[in-house]
Amino acid sequence: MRMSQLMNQTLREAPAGAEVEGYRLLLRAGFVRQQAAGIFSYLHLGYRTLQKLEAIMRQEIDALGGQEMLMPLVHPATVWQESKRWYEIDDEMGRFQDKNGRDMVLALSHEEIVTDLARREIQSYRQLPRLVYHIQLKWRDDPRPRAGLIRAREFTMLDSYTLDADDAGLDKQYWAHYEAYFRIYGRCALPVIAVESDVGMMGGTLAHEYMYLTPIGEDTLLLCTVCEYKANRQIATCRKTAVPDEPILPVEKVATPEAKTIEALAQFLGVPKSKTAKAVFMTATVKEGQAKSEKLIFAIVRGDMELNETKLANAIRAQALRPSTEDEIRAVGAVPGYASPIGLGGIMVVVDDAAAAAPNLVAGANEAGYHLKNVNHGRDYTADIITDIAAAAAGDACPHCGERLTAVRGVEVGNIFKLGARYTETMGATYLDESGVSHPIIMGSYGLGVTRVLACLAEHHHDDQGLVWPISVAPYQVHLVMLRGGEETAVTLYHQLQQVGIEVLYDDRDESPGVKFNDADLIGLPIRLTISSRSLQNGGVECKLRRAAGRTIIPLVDTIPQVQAMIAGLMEEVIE
RNA sequence: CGGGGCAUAGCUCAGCUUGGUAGAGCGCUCGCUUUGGGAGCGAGAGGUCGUCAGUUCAAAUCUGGCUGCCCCGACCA
Repeated sequence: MRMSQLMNQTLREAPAGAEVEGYRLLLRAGFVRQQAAGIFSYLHLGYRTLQKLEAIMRQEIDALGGQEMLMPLVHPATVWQESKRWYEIDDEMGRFQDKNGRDMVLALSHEEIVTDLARREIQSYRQLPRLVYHIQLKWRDDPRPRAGLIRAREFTMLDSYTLDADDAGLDKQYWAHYEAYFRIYGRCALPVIAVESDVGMMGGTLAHEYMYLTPIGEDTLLLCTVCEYKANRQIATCRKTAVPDEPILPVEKVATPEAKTIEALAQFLGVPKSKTAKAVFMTATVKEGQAKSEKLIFAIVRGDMELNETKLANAIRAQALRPSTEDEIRAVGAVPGYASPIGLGGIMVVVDDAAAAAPNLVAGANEAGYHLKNVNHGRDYTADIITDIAAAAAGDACPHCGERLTAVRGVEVGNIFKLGARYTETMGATYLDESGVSHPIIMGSYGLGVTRVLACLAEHHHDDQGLVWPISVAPYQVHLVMLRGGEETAVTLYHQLQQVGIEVLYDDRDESPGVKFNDADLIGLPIRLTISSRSLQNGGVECKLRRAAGRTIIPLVDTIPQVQAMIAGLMEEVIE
């Protein structure tokens, strides 16, 4: 490609509002342009890189036995109604009506379509297992697009879906994907870790997320400093510190004026925070079928812990959770700041296992200015649900080995889910086994954010001058810079390089050397070749790696083989 | 959806406080010069100042509504 023909300018300054460095560089180098919040055009260079990423993904999923297909971007609402997600997902779903007034959905994902295809195509265990995948746009009307490409509303994903007869089959395909995704990121030169994650709107039983670690990431991850434990904070667990066992004491009411917070309460009474019960009121949106209602939840964790809202939402299968207002709290007879589970009726009480096990806690008295000492679960109140709803945090003990957990930030670039029969059961995708018995097909889904990988690559591979592409994903392998005196030699070399299949961006523009070198650095192709009267006097073509400072002169006749060798060497590094 | 900010030329911004002929740098066009790290000189093109309304003799400037974009939070691949 001749640079004089490209339909984009490099920008000396990034557009206002682009704050993330990688995104700024993608804009300045002419890889992407924003159309609207969270909606982008990928210009030639950016699209070339996307295609490189997709080619790697195809190879790796094909190697698992995957069959590529293409499912639609626009779906009839009926399948989403069948799976219930039409009702479960709110504003994030793009809905419109066609000219006949039929409800339509812009694909947020393709589980429904795969399930629909499966129930029509698969009748027998003989037709299982299957692995289908596609690379397709998705629309998720994110409440807040952010950080350029990282949180877009329209984005490209690789989705693969597995169909199995049983859990053992799913398990096999799940872990095959687990490894294949690591290979994909590796070949794209994006370092990632896999963490255990929440299943979110996908549903299912087991899920991992692939995370690119960066301070601009939106997810907080807890990693063990010693063992392999890694989890999204949303579901991370920890070994909760035990409180000393002691004889159960009688309940005692104490005056605690102005002690509305755990901090103040513990200080006032001179007890550790772990001897108190923290009451948190959340209002949950619960949906059953098409009906949707709000429900006040009384959550209790030990005073030295924080509530994890994801865990609570999962425990009660809530659609959404928000902190309750003081009015809502008073409406059920509780007193904000002095709330107690004792004597409250008609409200769901969810207690963290550590709080339920701890003896003689200080809890509210449902009376302003008073608390109750020696409150014990089982004797004084009963939980509707006892489970882990406490948040793990940096410094807590690893649930596996007991060592310290640390917190880091990450961008989610992929996720894999064991869906099980979540969709196939509700939508009636079944097969007959050897004995003629009908079973739901067991499904897995595996998503990898292609455009998000592009964004993370730009974030990871750059320096002060611009992007620094790994060869496996660079839009072109070679940046050929023609300067005064090198015109004829350069155009000849340009054609020779193309003939042997080397991808070359040829800067044939009538620009000053400074402009050309700066653009080359900004665009960041791995190998730069410069031809000028000076380089020719020095013996040939000047060669420089984008990532290194040194320059060498290659005799013209050796250029092709040497560049080929260089590309091969760089490719090998990536695969390492 | 809460809180905050911004909207003037392709890009980055000034002008607004105190209303009166719309500006700069970069980019773009033409000419000459220059040619190894974002060149110089000269001549040009380019903006209904986001939008609608209000105040006023007069609005980029003051007021209100709307829209769009960005940031923080809630939320999320």
